[in-house]
Amino acid sequence: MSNESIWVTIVEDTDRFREVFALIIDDRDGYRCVSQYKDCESAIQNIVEDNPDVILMDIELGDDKITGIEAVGLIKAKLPETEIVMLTVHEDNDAYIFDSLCAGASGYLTKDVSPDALLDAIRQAHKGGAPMSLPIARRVVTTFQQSPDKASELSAHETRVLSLAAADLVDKEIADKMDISRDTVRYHFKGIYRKLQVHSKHGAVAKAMRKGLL
Amino acid sequence: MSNESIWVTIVEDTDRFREVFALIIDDRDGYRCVSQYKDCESAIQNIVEDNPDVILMDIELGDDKITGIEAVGLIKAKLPETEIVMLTVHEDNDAYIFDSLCAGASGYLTKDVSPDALLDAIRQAHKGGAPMSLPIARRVVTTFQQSPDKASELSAHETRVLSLAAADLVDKEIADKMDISRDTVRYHFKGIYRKLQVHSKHGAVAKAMRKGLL
DNA sequence: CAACAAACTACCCAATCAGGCAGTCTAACT
DNA sequence: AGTTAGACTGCCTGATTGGGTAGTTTGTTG
Repeated sequence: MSNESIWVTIVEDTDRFREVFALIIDDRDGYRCVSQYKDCESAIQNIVEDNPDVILMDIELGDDKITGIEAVGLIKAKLPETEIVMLTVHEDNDAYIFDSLCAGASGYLTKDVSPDALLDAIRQAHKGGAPMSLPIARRVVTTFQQSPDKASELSAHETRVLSLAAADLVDKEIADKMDISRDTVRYHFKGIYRKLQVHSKHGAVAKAMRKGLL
Repeated sequence: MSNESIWVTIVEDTDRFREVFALIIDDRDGYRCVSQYKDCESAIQNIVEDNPDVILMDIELGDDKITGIEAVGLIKAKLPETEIVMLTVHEDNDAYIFDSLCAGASGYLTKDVSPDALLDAIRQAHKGGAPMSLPIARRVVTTFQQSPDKASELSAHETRVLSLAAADLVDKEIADKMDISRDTVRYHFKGIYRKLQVHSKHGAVAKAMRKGLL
């Protein structure tokens, strides 16, 4: 937490990337690379003493016992104030992005980032932002943008039936609540199953919730 | 879709903001404010002819019949290639942010943005990015970061059983996947029902997902 | 070692469920 | 008027489920 420079730690197993990033950071006033690690284990052991403001963490760490994603959670537990920015070579794996963010990372960059953009991202993360490469930011945002047929997917009755099911009611109770017959409830579920392509109430509830229908 | 300039349309009811933004945009090479609107209705009527690359849209439009959020969906339907960046004065309403993104907006800025940052955001949106003010970007990211007591509720086996159920599997299939007997699956469900206080798979899946356990 | 809790397996029973088939009723479109 | 589509109800069958009870194995603790 220096007043003058942003302290940065790099965790990256590829020598070339690590050295280049360190040079970029140390070369510029206001930034200081306080430590570098080639693997998560040694990083986790020493990171508290380094006390960096921002950590650049490779997401695909070679033959480590733990991945960069798991390391995020461990480090965040020790240094909750430290911002972690993930680095990746390929931007093609959605699961990586979201697992990292869920684990506590604040940003996500591809390694082809320019020096200026890298430093800008470090500054943004330190200031409370969420620096992301363009395609990654877009990917994150699009997860909020469901398929256009969202609302037209289920009818009003189907939605109500399903949301009552999600409230742990059985068919008879749903029927009473909606003032329709038990068989009509079953009829609606058949429609729900067809539209959501599932074969059970639990599958339907899960899929509907994931799609934002409930 | 100009090769030279990014065409921008502004939808904003406050005269001062609208004029300032237009000046900023027209003053700089590479940006052109092709139209301005004070309300959603007139914007929606004319926007197709304007055919802007990027729209800056106020989110709190005064006494309009529709809000800026609804307008996003309508405009996106007409101009799917156009990027929409929301403008807001207060950054404190999570629902606005997520509703806008869900409706199809690509970015989200507070109105106290600097001229350079505004132009940068327009360029980013046009290039496929997702420009967001620092606190807003952080808010979006934190929605991916669930509460810390997430895993403590259910055992590892229970969580796995439940997540397989959420994938629409029946007990026998879950048992095969986990290499345990069908009755053991049922045993785990009993534990899940007790802990979540439900009496059905669909109730359990819904409650677990709402709690962020899945 | 004894006691204990847990994870696991098994079986019973009544209720519910999923899927298929059939029929009614109403509103909309031709 | 005839056709069509959708919402609704009913029933049948076999399978699954929820709840209960009980025995085994395993590891842990005193």
